[in-house]
Amino acid sequence: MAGRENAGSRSGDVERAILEAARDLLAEKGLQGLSMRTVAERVGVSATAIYHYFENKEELVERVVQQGFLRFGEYIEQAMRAHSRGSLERVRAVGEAYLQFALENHAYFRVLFNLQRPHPHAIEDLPEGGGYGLLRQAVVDAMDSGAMRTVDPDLMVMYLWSLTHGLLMISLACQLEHCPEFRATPEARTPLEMFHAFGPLVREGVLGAAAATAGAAASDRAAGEE
Amino acid sequence: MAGRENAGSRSGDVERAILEAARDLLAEKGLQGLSMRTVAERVGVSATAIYHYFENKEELVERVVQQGFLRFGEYIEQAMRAHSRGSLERVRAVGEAYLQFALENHAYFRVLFNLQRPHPHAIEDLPEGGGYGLLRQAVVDAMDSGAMRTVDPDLMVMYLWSLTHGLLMISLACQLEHCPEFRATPEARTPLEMFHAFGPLVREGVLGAAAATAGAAASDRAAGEE
DNA sequence: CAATCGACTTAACGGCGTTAAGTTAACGGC
DNA sequence: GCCGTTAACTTAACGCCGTTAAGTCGATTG
Repeated sequence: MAGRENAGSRSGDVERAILEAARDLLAEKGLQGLSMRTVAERVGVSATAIYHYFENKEELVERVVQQGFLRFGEYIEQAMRAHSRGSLERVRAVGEAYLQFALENHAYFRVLFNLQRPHPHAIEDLPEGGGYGLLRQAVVDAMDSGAMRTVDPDLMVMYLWSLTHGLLMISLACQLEHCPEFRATPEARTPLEMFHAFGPLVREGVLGAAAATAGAAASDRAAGEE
Repeated sequence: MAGRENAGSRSGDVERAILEAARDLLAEKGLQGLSMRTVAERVGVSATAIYHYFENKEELVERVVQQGFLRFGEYIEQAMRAHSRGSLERVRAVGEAYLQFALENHAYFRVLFNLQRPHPHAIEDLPEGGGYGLLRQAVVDAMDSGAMRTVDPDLMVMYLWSLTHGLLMISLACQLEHCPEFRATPEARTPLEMFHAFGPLVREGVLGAAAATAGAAASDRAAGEE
């Protein structure tokens, strides 16, 4: 069998050890720091041994990310359960959980939404379609209950996803620190605080609840000026 | 002087040729396809010659991206000029121009918002702060004119930026094609169509213009249920 | 007991960014 | 007119990378 120095090695043990080492390296050093040789060194095998378990580096990383997202659906479902079905709060909780999970497990998101690779891992292969299905259900429920205006649910989901994902991407691109944007607004400095501060704008719009019709008319007038 | 085969080479010519070759390669093959050796081959010099003009690959790429963003501010300002100051349409036009420019020049955005590199190029070093200043001014004007509710301008800018940037990132991650999300909603298939479809949600909120106060009350009730 | 096969190993290839050292042509001062 | 300096390169090489080829070796099986 395999293990020489590692006495208690059973079948599948090496594969799991490779995945764990790759996971740790990804979290510690990022995708650049995850090389076949460094992974192999941690496990205690040669670099080429990895190719007995994974076709190439891409598949290894894909498996690591896939495993990292196993808790994702569960995480979001748990956040949803804290609020009643059909409530706006449940919809908001999905976005908050998305952001929170992504910030805590940002190494996986950095790989998944890496803009460099030619062939992206299928984002849709994730459990629950990357949370899309869960968010969509919460949105449909909220529309049915009257807590949310009735529009195309997929449009609403894309709107909410874009907003949350955009905030996430900006946060990750700015390395979660030293980003002057996040100091610009006195309250709401962290991504999560900012997400909460978006609340009134999302619910009532940029026109504002009271001035909704008046504001729309004013903007129409202003548009026709020039 | 430098050029042997290239007869008409003047001072600064090689540097410009390197930047152009790097720019073309970035657009054609992406960051992975841009190697010092391939750039050098296109220019007709050795790879190490590049190090006489740029400290390393990072600086070369940074310069390429910087040059690519020279037209960015101009592009956005032009889109703004088509709408009157203080109008919501002008604010919307900034977002639309951001999205449009990013999709047409996505190679630069893929580098700038690459989540892998350890030390990000300063996004703020871009002209106009990456459009942040322009958007902010349009937002302040819209608030002053009453076309937009008055809140912390930076909060409003982050909200609008996050929404647009998120849509952009999802579009780029899905490679602008074969992304099932973009087929989910029948009308609005392209990123720009989707951006326009967001309009009512952004202006009037997810509660809806008419049901604003009623919807808010309903959501509060629903939140307290569980 | 021999053949097979899984689970590895070492050696090597080509490509990468980068450094070191050498070459060559132009230029400025004496 | 020569000479040291310097800019603008060159070739060679280093160490890292992902990956492939070929070999080893113990356990399993006919």
